[in-house]
Amino acid sequence: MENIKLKLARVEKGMSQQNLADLVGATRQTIGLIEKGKYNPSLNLCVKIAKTLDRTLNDLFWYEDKK
Amino acid sequence: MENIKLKLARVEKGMSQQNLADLVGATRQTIGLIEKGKYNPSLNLCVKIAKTLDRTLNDLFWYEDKK
DNA sequence: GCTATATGCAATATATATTTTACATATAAT
DNA sequence: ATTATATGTAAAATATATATTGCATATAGC
Repeated sequence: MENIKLKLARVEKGMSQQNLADLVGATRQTIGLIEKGKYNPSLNLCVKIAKTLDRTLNDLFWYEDKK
Repeated sequence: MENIKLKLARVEKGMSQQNLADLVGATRQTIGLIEKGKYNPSLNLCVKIAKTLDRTLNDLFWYEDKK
């Protein structure tokens, strides 16, 4: 499923996928695929993304109803 | 650095590394290395571990002072 | 002493995240 | 019409997470 929380947080910051990718040291493809829910990113990357967007892991990657 | 929060949460549940590994579908080596801070685990594995230990991502994998 | 459990460590193999490169479409501005 | 930005997608290459197997030590109980 798509990671809508990540996409929203990025857009709220006025960043493009490329902007975020540059800041966290990844590629825009990686960011795009994470937002699309087609990647299972590493913890380190998740942490970098969260810090860059001034959010926490829970804010962006935690879903209460997840099995 | 070691992930002391994960280790504590596991021990508090009375689980061995092997127990936790079985419950999340990983090996005890993987759990041990994550606790030792020598692995950069995938988000999915982090989520499974957190759910199994009745914690959240932030509880086990988020450090406020992390860069 | 012996056995079982828990953990650490290392080498090799496998699965998969991520990069690289490329091409595509849509939109906005000039 | 053209240029630039933003995004989606895909194939191949590379990096790395994870599994597998094996051996080691320490501890607790019998």
